[in-house]
Amino acid sequence: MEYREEILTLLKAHHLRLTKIRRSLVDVLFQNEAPLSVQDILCKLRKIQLTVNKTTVYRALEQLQNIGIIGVVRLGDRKQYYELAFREHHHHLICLQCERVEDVDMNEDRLFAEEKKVSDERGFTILRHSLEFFGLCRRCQSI
Amino acid sequence: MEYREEILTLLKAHHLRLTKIRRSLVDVLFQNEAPLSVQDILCKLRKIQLTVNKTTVYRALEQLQNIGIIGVVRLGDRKQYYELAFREHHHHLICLQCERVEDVDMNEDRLFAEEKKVSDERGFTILRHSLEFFGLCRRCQSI
DNA sequence: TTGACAAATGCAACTGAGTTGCGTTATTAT
DNA sequence: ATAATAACGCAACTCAGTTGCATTTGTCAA
Repeated sequence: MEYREEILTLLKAHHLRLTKIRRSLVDVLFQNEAPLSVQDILCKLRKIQLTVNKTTVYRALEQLQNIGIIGVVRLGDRKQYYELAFREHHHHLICLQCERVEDVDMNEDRLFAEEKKVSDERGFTILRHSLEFFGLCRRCQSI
Repeated sequence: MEYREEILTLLKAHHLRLTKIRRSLVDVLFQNEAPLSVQDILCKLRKIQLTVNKTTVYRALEQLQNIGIIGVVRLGDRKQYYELAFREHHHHLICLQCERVEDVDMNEDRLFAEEKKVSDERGFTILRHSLEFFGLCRRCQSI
């Protein structure tokens, strides 16, 4: 798998070690297109016979974040969710019933125009934005 | 103040009592255009000689939410923020340096178009969205 | 006006996500 | 192989928010 090589290179460049846990952590994020919480990650690791301490996961996630391998998302509840950063910038559809999360791409021209306007008019420099949609997924609507 | 009458009517209609705490709570939210956390609210109440228990505030906020007087916002940290709901739908600029929050209005046509598209193409019905901008406010940029 | 009933409040103890300090284990470079 | 250092696990902590229960307060009907 090619992405593994890339990650290995990035880790080495930052004097970080590629341990079994980190490797598996990235695999788990890679295999799930939806963003995962730390609890999700711990469960998925346990399923492949890797019982890991949550502190370890939090620290690993922070490091991977720092070097740009993963990104954090907030989906409206109290938790943080993590996903691989090499994916294109996108937004999320969150089902209020079953909590399932889907990715969604959209044209952001209007958003960028707004960011420029705010920057020009108020002197507030926008570095990033978060846009999440909440509603009912197909499955939950038909119940 | 006219809005107080409206709130009184709404509370009565829902068999809720207009207590000193609730009245002051609404006043506090009314006097602050930026959304407030529970800690913010407790501080502001203490400043007007009202030492209230946090549980009381949480419960009052939930009730006022249920009857549509206030709304909840998430601004990227772990807390929930509350603001009066009669304000028009708007978004927030959050300064990553000083954490100050400004309101911002924008044309949402593009967003609504996107919501319709998602609904048509994927059968996901969007009920609401949250859009927050993160960056540096004027003051923090010049530091 | 008063008294009964329901709503509101306060308190203490709890939950759940995330963090910190520190001693132990594993990886890497020499 | 081994010393240096990064990674890990554990226990104890923080902080936002919640719950159960006893006490107080507001409301409405008699």
